[in-house]
Amino acid sequence: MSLPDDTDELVSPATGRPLTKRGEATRRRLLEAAEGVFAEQGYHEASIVKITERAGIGLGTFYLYFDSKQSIFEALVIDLNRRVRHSMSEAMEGAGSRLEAERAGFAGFFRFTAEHPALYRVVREAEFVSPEVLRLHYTRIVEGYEAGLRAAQETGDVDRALDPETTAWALMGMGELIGMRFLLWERDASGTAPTELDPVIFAGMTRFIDNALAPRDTPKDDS
Amino acid sequence: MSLPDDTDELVSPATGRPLTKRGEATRRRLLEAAEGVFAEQGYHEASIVKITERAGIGLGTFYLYFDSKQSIFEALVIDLNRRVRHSMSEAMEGAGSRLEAERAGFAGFFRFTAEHPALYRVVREAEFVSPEVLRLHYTRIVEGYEAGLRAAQETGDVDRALDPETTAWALMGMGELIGMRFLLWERDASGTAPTELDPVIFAGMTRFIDNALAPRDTPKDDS
Amino acid sequence: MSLPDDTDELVSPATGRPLTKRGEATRRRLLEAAEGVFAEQGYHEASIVKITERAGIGLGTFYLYFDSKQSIFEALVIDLNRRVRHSMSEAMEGAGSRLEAERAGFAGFFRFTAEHPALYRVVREAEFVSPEVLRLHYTRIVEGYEAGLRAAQETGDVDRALDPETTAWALMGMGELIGMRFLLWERDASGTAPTELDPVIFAGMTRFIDNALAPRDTPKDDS
Amino acid sequence: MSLPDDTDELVSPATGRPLTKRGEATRRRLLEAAEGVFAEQGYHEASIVKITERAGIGLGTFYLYFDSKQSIFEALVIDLNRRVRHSMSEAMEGAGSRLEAERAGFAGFFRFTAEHPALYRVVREAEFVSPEVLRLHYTRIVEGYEAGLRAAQETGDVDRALDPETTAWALMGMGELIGMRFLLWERDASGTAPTELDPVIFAGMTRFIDNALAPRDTPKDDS
DNA sequence: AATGAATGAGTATTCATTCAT
DNA sequence: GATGAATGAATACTCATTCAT
Repeated sequence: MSLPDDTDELVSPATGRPLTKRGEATRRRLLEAAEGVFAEQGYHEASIVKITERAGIGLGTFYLYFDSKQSIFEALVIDLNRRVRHSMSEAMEGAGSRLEAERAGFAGFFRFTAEHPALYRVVREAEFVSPEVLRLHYTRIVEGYEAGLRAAQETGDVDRALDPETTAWALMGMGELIGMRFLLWERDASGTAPTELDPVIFAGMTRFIDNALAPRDTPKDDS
Repeated sequence: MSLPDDTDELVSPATGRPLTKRGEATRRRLLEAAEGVFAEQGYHEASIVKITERAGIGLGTFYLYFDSKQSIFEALVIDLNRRVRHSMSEAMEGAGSRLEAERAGFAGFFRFTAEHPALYRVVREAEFVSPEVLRLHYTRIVEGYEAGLRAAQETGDVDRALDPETTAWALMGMGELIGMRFLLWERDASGTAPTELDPVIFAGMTRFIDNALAPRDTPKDDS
Repeated sequence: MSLPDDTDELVSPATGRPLTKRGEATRRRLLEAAEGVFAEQGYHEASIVKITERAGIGLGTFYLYFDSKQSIFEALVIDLNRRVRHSMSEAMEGAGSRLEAERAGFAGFFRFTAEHPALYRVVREAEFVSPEVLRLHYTRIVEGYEAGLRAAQETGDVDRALDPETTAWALMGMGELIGMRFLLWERDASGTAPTELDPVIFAGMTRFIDNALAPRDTPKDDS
Repeated sequence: MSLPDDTDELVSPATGRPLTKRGEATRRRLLEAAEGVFAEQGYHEASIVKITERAGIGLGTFYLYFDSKQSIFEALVIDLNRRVRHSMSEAMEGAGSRLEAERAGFAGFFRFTAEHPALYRVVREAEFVSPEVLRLHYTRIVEGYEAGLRAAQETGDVDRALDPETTAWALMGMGELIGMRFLLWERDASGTAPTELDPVIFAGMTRFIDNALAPRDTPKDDS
């Protein structure tokens, strides 16, 4: 599998040469246009012309920067993934405790979701467009959760009876659906774009997570 | 919005007349074929010809039973939704306690997921095909969770500080991603189809849920 | 290699079913339209729309009868090849002597060439479109010549010192360039379409062939 | 018609100024690259980028030397034509008799063909690219044959009953197909490049030509 | 002179849907 | 009721050519 990697030096797929400053700018404009078009119309309704028109460049130019429609889709998922993880770790910096960090991380996630609805829409369509990149996306985020959970279990901040991997996926799923329901659907319903999760919902979610993770005095047996 | 409803009497979109016994059988064969084709190829790669071929009927006949490709897609989501909820309530019957019922419900959900991968794949693509039906699907399941949670809070089996709606969506998301990760991805990776969630994973998830829902002696304040 | 064969039963490439009477008619209209378009514009300038428009059918219908542009091209070459060979053997029937038959065959060839300029143009472009079918075309005609030459050598009507294979290819090349020069170029120059080779030219060519094939009293040594 | 002529002084189509020494070298490298690319891929598959890459120069530079893709194609045909004629007359020098000269000329033709497969491939595609240059190519070679034939008829070395023009085209066609069949196809089949015609084939061809051209004691009547 | 990034016209092919049989 | 031949709108991608540097 040779997925576009976010650490590779950027090169033109046509010539294989590294991108100039101006080239990088054009590439970024294409990605931004693609984020918008994919988010609004979905992968299949989106067309290269729509993307290039929104980016304000010629149709043919697209192919100087991306191999194909699928290729820009994958690049976009990887880009959004990098940015959401960045947003999350930024939010977690300076948190006092493990739990605070966890909450802050979620807040960062939701903030990014609110500002980049494409993250959801694009990812949920990715199953049939590029399964590899879909898995990469989820796995990278989940690995972050998992590492945090293991560390917190060591320090006793998190229930040692929890399976870190399962728990990480559970948290990921929770975040995804809560974001979808209370950010994106609200956006659609109200016509305005909420920039943050409703505090009541956020509090409810926090209570849920705190409960789930907190160490129990008498570990339950779940046989 | 005029979504196909699962309680309406079935009629031919062409003639408007109610379906005969034989007609209902043909319609069901179409739905089953569609479940397979959509699950394997996704909505956009699927074609009416592929569906009718798998159903063993003529191409033109399709339009005696469904208005359009989107229409059978919506009917399929609604059908799967009805069946997964049935599977869940069936599993919950005879459970001794609230918590047992909860676990049983999840087990039913996962069993259905394992047997009907279309449920995931179809639903996750539905965002751009038919947002209405997508929301209907999630909402119906979540409403079931929510009702259960409210009742359990009354009896004190579930932490009264949890917000039932938020919690219900959290559980839904959890189930979705755990099913995706540990049933569908395993299926793809191993080539064989697991019929049940790995017990370790299931236990981990149960612990997580039990933790999250159980009443706390000293209700936490999460302000 | 799986070239379309002129003896296969005709089937729809889409469904694999044999063609109905009406289907065969449509297929023939497509081939005739393709003959015209390819001859006038060449393979690359020709487009499927131009062909279907000339045939008076819908664009999509094309693909019920042919897999691709290349596929109708190959079918056309094979069809023309079959017909030119038919035209030649028909012309040779009833010839009194070997030499008369030979002359008559060439006359048939030129008559067909004059009426079907596509034969030249299409074949000469075939090198890069479908080398296989190009070779098939030449080989089939040449094999006919070669068989005739061998037989005539047995009866002593043709110089036994000639190599039948080489001679057959020489005759093929001769016919091709003479036809090109004195039928097709004249057609282009005069704007009218000659239906037969100028008698002077035909006579010159006959003399050339007669000389070349006639048995020599004292076989030359060409070392 | 303003075909590039092989006697014109070479000028840059961009500036109209005559080419410098260095310019002429670049132009020749382009022509050589074009010969290779056209021969391997055909006119339509060939692209300016491929040609300039093989020539090792920048894409834009191409247009300093040629007006268009068609223009370099025409220049190439004219160049190859000049060189094949040169190869033929060189081979004929020092031949003892008319017939020896004829044979030597053909040998020169085949040697060039074997070394420059582009000659065939390019010419046979030229019909729709540039009919003018195609005709020029054939006519120039044929005129050489024709002049030789007329002279040989005067001296009695060649049958006076033959029409020189027809005969010349017949010889041209012969040479073309024999070269195609026994040089180029062999090359493709064996993967190795024969540099000369198989002696058996060459002998067979010589016998054929000798027969065809030799004066007859009793001139045949071809009515 | 030399370059190569940018352009957009042009086209093969797919597939949901219709309708005559 | 059932069928499947016919339709044409819609779109990703290529490449000759231009022109600013």
